[in-house]
Amino acid sequence: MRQGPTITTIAERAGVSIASVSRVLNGLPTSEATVRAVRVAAEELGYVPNSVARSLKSSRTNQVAFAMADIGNPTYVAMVRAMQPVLKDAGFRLILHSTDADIDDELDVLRRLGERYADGLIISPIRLTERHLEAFAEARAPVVVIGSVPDGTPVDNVRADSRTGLRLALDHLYALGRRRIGFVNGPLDTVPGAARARAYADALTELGLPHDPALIEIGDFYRADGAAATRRLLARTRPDALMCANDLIALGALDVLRAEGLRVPEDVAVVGTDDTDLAPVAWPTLTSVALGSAERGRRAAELMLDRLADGDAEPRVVTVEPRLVVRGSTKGTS
Amino acid sequence: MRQGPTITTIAERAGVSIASVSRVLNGLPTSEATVRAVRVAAEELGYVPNSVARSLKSSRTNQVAFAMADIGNPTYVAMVRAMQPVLKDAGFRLILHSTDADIDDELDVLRRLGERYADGLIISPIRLTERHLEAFAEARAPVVVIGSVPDGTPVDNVRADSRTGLRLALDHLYALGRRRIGFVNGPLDTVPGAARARAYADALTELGLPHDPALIEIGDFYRADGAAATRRLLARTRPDALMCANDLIALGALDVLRAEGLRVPEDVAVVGTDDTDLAPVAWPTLTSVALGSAERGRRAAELMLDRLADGDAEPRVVTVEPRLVVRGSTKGTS
DNA sequence: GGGTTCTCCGTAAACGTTTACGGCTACGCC
DNA sequence: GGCGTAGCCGTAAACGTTTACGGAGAACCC
Repeated sequence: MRQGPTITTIAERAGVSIASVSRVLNGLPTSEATVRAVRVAAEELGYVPNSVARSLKSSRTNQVAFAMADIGNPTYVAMVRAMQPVLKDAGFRLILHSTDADIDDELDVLRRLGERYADGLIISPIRLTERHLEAFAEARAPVVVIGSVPDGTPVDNVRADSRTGLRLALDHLYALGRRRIGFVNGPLDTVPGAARARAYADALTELGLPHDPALIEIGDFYRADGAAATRRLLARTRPDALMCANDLIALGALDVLRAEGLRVPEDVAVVGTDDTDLAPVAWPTLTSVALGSAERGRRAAELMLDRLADGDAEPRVVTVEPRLVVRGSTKGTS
Repeated sequence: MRQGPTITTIAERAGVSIASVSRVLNGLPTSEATVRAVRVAAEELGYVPNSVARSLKSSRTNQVAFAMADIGNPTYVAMVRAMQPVLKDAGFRLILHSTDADIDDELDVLRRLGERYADGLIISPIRLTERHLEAFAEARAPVVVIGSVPDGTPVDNVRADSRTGLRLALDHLYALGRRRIGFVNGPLDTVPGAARARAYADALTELGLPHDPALIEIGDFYRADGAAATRRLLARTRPDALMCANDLIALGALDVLRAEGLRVPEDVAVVGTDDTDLAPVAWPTLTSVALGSAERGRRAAELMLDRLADGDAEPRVVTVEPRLVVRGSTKGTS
């Protein structure tokens, strides 16, 4: 772990100035002899440039940060996985922030951007407050938000289309003859919870189905919460299908339906959301609305790269198309 | 995105020198008046210290890197998830490298450590070559390896105990009356593949069971490969249990067994390895050997922090205890 | 031979911090 | 009053790069 050589060390050994060393290493025009001398010296010393010093001079860190609630959540895993190669190919490192959906923690990440440890931040806030919007406006580096922000917010934005997604799911259930389609949602003060509540209501309207509050239940976005919410819902009414706001909720619903002796999909069809890796593993395999997590991650990374290349471009909004992946929980017995 | 204020800006506004500003901001003894003036100026300007400049001076980045094959793999997700809070609490950021199990890529990450963009590297190589060992020895910053390295390698090391883990699984199967216990492994030139092959053989010996090569099959560590390997195995012999080298392989095995009309666990019991989030979701729920991914991640982060605090301590080896999580694929019908 | 132009290179400043060093002031003491 | 000491603070150097600037020398042309 010895102190590594610097361009000064190389300069001495090669008998040239540090400016020449820098020029050679950066491929600027230099005489053959100098190039050779520097190359040899650098090789012999095992020189590796110090990225911190370079960053200080260039005010570029070649790092991009991604902040999300919980890296254990398959949706975020899919995003990270998709971002990684895009950033890596462009020579950027990826910094991960898990915020536990803590608003102060998220705001802290935004504020810390001022420390310039990263060139930009991709953030996927689960709740979106006034303070977030202020922080976006004041951010000291480009921000890309995954999840809808109000028009006019000065950030690039990647959106899922919950509306179309839920519409696809409900159309599918309707086509299968289901008419009492329940909805197990996450908290309404979250970005996805709010979006999906609206989307569900709109879809019912468009299908000409009645709005029955008894068919709606809310829990958190985890399996146990989904199970509890489903239990509450079943205690008061009897749906012939359950739309769930994410796959974990859907797994909880499957648990409860099975425990109650209800067959899936014969008695109750179940649809999840996000189409995570869990969906094809569940039993029955889970029909799920793919909101394009990977795609959203990829696009967010691309928006960030574009922004870093041209800081003055207009903020862009990208919407990712949803897709319905039909599996055993609504159709057949796979 | 205006240029942020620096200590020079503050110094001018407060009418003091930059040294005084620095002293105040770092809590070094200073007169009341100066402290107040600087605090006020910093507050008014919305000053945020530049971490790059600080790093250059202190040669500390407060960043730790983690390199693994694929962030999509649940084992690594568990590790990252466990590392994150440990590092965060100590004031370190986490940098993620996905190497796609590409050896050159891994070595590149090790070499790049010389750029000093991170204070240390946690790496979980899936294969371990001579060149890795050389690179560990030459690394310009502390390295913690997850996965066994030969004794004497100058790095801190966190190990899983495949041997005990497989022993637990085979004891369990043996106690259930299974005697023809097949093994679907991953590639033998990988660290886990090799370790588990040895562990399986040892466990058979200790149980006094015959070594039947027909019961062993090798594929890659993914669901489809596990399915293919299981198909090959079933084509030539008939086991009453299948030990699988990870959960994805086990899922593939379940797929094939179901397709062949074999009941799990009545006809063939199945055990996975790693106890990922997929295990409790599968059908039947999957008995799995938990090798403590989260625990390994946490311990690796702790070793790194210790090492950064005291660079001269002896390299340490930590072994994480395995645990068998019994579920429906070996017992009962949950 | 003197001017012009070009190529190559070295000097030095700059990026934003931290910190060693020494100067200044005020105070206490003999 | 002179001296020593303590407290506070400013100057400047340093971290390892990149890069503007200008000087030295060669080559070329008239």
